[in-house]
Amino acid sequence: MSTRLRAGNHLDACAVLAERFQVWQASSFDLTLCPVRDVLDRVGDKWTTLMLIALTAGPMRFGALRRAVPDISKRMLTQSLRCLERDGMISRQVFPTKPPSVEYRLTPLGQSILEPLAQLVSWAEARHGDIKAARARFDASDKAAAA
Amino acid sequence: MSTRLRAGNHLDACAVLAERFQVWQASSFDLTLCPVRDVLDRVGDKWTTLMLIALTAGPMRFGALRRAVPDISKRMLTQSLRCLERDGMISRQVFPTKPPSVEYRLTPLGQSILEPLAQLVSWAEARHGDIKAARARFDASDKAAAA
DNA sequence: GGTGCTGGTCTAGAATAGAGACCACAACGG
DNA sequence: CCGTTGTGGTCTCTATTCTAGACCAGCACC
Repeated sequence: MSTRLRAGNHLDACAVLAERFQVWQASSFDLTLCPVRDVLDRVGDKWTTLMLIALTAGPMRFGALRRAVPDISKRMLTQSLRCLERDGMISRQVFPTKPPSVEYRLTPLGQSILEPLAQLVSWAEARHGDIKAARARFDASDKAAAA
Repeated sequence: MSTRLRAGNHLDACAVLAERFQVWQASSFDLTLCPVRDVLDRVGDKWTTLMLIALTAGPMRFGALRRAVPDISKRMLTQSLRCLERDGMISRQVFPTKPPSVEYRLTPLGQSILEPLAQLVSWAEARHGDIKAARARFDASDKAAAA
């Protein structure tokens, strides 16, 4: 299994990341060798993560996804889905009904990312207050400095 | 502590994400209520994650960060640093030397994200091969379909 | 025969990222 | 005395990317 780290073991996390960074740096951040920039770019892709999470509840059709994530444009929805499909995270199945319907579902690979993703979401929920507070502080002192 | 999940417990991850998604959906993805879109957007921001990881090794100055991440432009470096500072993930300290030097370091909040981030990096490293393979398959069948 | 539903594509306009010039200031070199 | 170097940025201009929305084919329903 990939994740050997226990919750709370911050030193391990730090060591792992520092070491990986050295390796990437040594290879000049070659994209084929740097999973962060190759993989995590998509994680923050604004839509892809949201769709993976939406699909945790089960397979969904194009229109259902569109309704589930209200403010996504069709174009970006298609693009995000294609991207996830290409990366093997979701599979696309067309049913020959009239009009044809298309169903998207998580693959095992797509399901396997849910776990680290859930950790990150938990972190985000736990620390969101801190972040908003930090922002408020920053904006306040920023405004004070500008005045 | 935020992360209650153990490695390998995929069902828990799934349940948590599905539940969170319901909540966000119910609130129409209000940004102040949806940590994923508020926090994880930055995680995938191409540069911010990389800088957090770079700073795991210790405090760094502007120029050092620039050298550590070779293909970032000054503009984006400044922007990313400001963003991280505003969110309370890093702190900025100016030394009154001539010319003044500026040192960036992780705050406790910034350090706390390293742990879930390391999990994601571990996942990425472990599955990067699978993803590349999936891409190759997709591109091959795509090309075949186009021909 | 109009209207709606399916899953998209295409095209313009807006927002954003990137490359690089520029800046002030002091030390250092010649 | 005057140009060069190094500091941490900002500014501008261009290139890419996102978004909104019109459009499409095909069939069912009325």
